[in-house]
Amino acid sequence: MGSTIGYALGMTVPPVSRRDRKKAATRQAIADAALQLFLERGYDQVGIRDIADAADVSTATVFKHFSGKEALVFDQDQDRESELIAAVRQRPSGQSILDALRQHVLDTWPSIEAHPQAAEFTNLVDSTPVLRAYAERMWTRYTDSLSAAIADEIGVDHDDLACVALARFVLDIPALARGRQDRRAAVEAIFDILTHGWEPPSKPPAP
Amino acid sequence: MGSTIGYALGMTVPPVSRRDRKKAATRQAIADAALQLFLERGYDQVGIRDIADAADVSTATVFKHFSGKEALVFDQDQDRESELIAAVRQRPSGQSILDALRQHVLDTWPSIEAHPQAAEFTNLVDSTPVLRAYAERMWTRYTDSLSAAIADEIGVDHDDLACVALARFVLDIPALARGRQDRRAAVEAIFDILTHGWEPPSKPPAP
DNA sequence: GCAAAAAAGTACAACGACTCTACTTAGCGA
DNA sequence: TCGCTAAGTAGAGTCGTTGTACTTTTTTGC
Repeated sequence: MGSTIGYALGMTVPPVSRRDRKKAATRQAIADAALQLFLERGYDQVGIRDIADAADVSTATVFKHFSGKEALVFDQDQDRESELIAAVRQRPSGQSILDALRQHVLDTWPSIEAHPQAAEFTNLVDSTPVLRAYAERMWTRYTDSLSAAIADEIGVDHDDLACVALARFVLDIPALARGRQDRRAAVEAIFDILTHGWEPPSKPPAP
Repeated sequence: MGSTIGYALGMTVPPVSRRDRKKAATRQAIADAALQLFLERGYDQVGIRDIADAADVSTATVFKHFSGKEALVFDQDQDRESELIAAVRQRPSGQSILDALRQHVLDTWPSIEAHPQAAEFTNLVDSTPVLRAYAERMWTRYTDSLSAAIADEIGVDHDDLACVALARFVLDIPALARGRQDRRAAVEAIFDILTHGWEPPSKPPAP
C-alpha cells in the first residue's frame, strides 16, 4: 500500500504518454456521460447519439472505445477478471482452490454493491433485459481464463473438463445470488454444493 | 406409441382450424427458408429480406412469427424445455432427481446430433458467435422452470437456492460438453461433480 | 527542431435489424 | 350473409453499427 508501483498483474495501468492520457480521458468522458444518461432516462431511452453529444465526441469515437452500447455500462470488467485469476494463482500455500475461490468471492463480490451509486446501478442492470443478458455473458466469458488458471495450479491440461466445469459453476454465482436477501449465505450454500455434492434440501416442517 | 393423441404436456399441439394450419405453414416456410439459406451462405451473409423473399412473405411477417433473426435458427426450442421438465416430473418412482436428469441428458442430448443435417447445423451454430451466445442464453432461460419443477418434486419453495443452482448447473452442460470428443463421458463426469462434489483431477503421470 | 509516421478523432453516408402505421385479405362464428 | 378477428402487406422510419475519406494531434527518428 502507498507504493506508486505495484499493480496486480493484468490490472489497468495508468496512462503514461500525453496521448494515452487524453485517450483515457475521452473514454472516461464517454462512459460517464453514458452512465449518467442511462440512470436518468433508462437504457432504452438513450441513443448512442445522445451519449456522443453529451461527451462532445462523434458517434464513431464512441465505437472506437467501446465494442457496443451494452459495454458502455460495464467498463472496468477487465479488472474483475484479473482479480479472479489472481485469487487462484496467488492463494496462500496449502489453501485449496475451492477455498481460495470461496474466500475471494465472499470478500469482493458482495461488497461491490456497498458503494453509494451501486443500488441505482444494480437496479438499472436488473431492470433492463439486454443488460442482464450481457452481464451474464460477461461472466461466462471468463470461463476459459479461469479454468486455465485452475488447471495450471493443478498441473493438468488447460481444457480439463473438471476445471472448465468448476470455473463455469463459480462464474454462475453472480447470476444465482442476484436478488437474494442474504448474498453471503447464498455464496456459502453454492460452494457447499460444489464441495460436497448436491442433496435435496430438507422440506420445511408441515404447518 | 402409435396413438394419435397423447402429446406430452406443453408440447406443440397440431393446429386445428384452417387458419391455424395456414399460420403454422407460414411459420414453417419461414423457418425452412431461413435454415436453408443460412446453411448455404452462412448466417451473416443472409438478410431478413432474403428469407422473406424465399418464403414469399413480407419482412414484417417474419417478425410476427419470430422474435428476432437468431430465433429463426432455434424454432422448436419450446419442446426441448418441455421434455426436460417432464423428465423430472414424470420420473420413475424411487429415482432421484439427479439420476433422472442424468438419464434424460444422456438419452436425448447427445443423440440429437445423430440426425443427418445435424452436423451442418451444429457447425453453423458453433461458427457463428451470435448464435452460440443465443444458444447458451436459450438454455439458461429454462433455469426458472426447471428449478420450479425440481422444487415441486421435493416440496420446497420455488426459489429454493439449491434447486435453482442445480437447474443452472445442469443447463450449463450443453455449453460445457460442446466440442468434446466423448460427449457422454463429459456428461457423466459433470454429473459426478454435481453428485459427489468437486475434486482436483489427478495429474497425468510425469513423462 | 522537423519531417514523417502513427494514432485519435470527425463528418457523413450507408446497411441491416427491427418497429410502426395504415391498409388489405382471409377465415370464422352467429 | 354480416361483421369480427387475426394474418399479412407495404412502406416509411428508428437505431445500432460500420466504412470511407479526411483533419488534427502526438510521437518518433534523424
